[in-house]
Amino acid sequence: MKKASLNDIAIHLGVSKTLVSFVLNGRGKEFRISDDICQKVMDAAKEMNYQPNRIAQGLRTGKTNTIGLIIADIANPFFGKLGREIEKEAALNGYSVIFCSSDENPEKSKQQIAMLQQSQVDGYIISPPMNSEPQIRALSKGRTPFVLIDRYFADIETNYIVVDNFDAAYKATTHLLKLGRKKIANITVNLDLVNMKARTEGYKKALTDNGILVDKNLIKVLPFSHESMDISLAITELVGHKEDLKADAILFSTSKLGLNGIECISALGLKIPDDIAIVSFDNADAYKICVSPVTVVAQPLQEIGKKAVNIILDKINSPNGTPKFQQYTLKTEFIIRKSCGY
Amino acid sequence: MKKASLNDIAIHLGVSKTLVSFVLNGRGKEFRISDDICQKVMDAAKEMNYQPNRIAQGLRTGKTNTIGLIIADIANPFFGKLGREIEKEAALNGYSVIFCSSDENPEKSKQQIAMLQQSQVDGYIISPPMNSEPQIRALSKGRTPFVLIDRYFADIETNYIVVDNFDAAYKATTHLLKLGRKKIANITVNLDLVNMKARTEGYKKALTDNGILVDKNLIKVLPFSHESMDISLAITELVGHKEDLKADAILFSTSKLGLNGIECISALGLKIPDDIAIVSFDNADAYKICVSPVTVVAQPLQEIGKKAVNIILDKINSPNGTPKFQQYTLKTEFIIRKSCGY
DNA sequence: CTGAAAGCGCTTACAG
DNA sequence: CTGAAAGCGCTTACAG
Repeated sequence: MKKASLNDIAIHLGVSKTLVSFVLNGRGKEFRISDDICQKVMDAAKEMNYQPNRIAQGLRTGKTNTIGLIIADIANPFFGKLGREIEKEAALNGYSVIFCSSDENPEKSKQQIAMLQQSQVDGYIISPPMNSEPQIRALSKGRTPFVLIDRYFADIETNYIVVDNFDAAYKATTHLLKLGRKKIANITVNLDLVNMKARTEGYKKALTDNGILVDKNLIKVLPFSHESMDISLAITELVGHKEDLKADAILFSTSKLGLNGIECISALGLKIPDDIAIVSFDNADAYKICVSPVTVVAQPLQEIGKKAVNIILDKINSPNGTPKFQQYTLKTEFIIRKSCGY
Repeated sequence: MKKASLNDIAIHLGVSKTLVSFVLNGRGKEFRISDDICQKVMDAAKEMNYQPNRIAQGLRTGKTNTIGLIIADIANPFFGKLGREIEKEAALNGYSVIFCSSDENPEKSKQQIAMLQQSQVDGYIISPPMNSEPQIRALSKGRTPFVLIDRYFADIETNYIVVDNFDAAYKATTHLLKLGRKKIANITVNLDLVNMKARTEGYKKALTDNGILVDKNLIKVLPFSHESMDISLAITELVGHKEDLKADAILFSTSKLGLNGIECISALGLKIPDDIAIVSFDNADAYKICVSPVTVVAQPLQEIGKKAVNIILDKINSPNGTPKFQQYTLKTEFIIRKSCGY
């Protein structure tokens, strides 16, 4: 069964494709095409199972109704959930989305941006990896709108949506302090990312505000493509000797770190929260059913997804609208579970 | 900065766009275009940051280098990981993928298929919801290749990749029996899906093969859009009274069920595996750090993803190749952890 | 009210 | 070796 085109319908009905196009785009009334003909066209379209060729429409109109999404890894539940929200909001507006996982690798994201560009996407939603400034700067020279999520670059003016990482880390650390923890560690990944940096800064500020000196040995910065091994090592250094724990609490800056970390902690025979208290960024499902359910900083994923899509739509519909850039710093939610001893 | 087209380069260089097209498609040698001109064209393309318009190419060639993927929910880690493998394999072959989450809703998948059709995807990878037979049947009337994953319809001849669910459930149940469990329950979702049905069948067969009567009260079938409430209820019915446990083990047919189930079990104050043993399908990350790490049936996600993409590519490249349909039933891996008492 | 025609950016027979 | 031309399937000024 071959696909039917506009022209096939036109020929079948003995009218012009102009007319068919008008009717099928719901502009029949506008051009005062008789109800009779309108009906005939619509019937024929249905009968021939006409599916408009979006690619031809795209070439002609310059709009593809497609959004490109670049995140670190769709298999990471944080990005999976976020991706889902973006897909949902896009679909509500008739847009589809092309998913790309960059693995935090700027080479990959660069290639993915090029590919999306070639695909003529109408907009991009990007969680930019480290060292991808040049790509983002190049993008902002173009006409296609984009919004950065999860992180942004302070020295490039763009649309962005992030959360208040500093504040969240500050509160999480303060929570631990209030519960009497003194030797609070922070395990994080490469600090060149503004969001990660803010988390550690918030952690430090909470300590100093409470008269505690920041101990560099308690801050473990892992490479981005960390393996369980790296985390094992970090944890062992922090809590290796039960008799002489260097740390009595850990703030994990990502859930990937936290989940691996908890596995190590359990393996070492340490009890959460008795021996060591835990707080983590991101509300992974696993945290709910952990040995002791984990207190977390939850991000408003639905809001981020919705806003991201709507910023793109705004810009598509009024490219020169005000404000020139939309920038949001959203609040996080602090969910207290058992892992800190309340 | 406006995008440069083939024609822009041609004009800039004072040659025809035919020539530019040949060179840029690496067919310069083939048409014996002088190295000198080739170089000039390539330099100009780079200088003008030429990006081929894939949409125009698509319209002309009938190939979009895009695959459409329909799964239940990209936020579900099982599908997230699978989606990632598919994305990876597709990218290796120069294809991008449009992700669609159907929520197991045939209305949605129908609409998504139509949308992908209109987008002129070169192939589909689909995890078809219940009651989507008509859509799949319609698809097989068309010329675009597709492969079903995770499930298939016995009465429609298609490409598919599934796992041996019967065998996996049989082994999991046998494992529990060997460890002395007698009252093994199965919590699953709507049985109209062939994969879910096979899991319960394997479970039943293992029981009867070991001389145990199947007790219908021990099989809980939840609606597809189940909530924690439903699971709570099911669990309570099975293990509600500690003095008189109806079940001493549970086989969960999906990890979503299992994760929620474990939460309930913990809430009821029951110990795993002492009071109740647990086995689950799908190797969710959370299962590794559970109160007691969960014994699981793991699916070969990478293999599924790779095969799915390659079946599509095969069919694109030789539409009439043999075999007419590629059908795989892959083996699962049984990973023994603490939740059954070994 | 309706149709002929141009054109979006490519690729590819065809001609020379 | 290189170019003029057709055409993929649409939309949309323009003309009548």
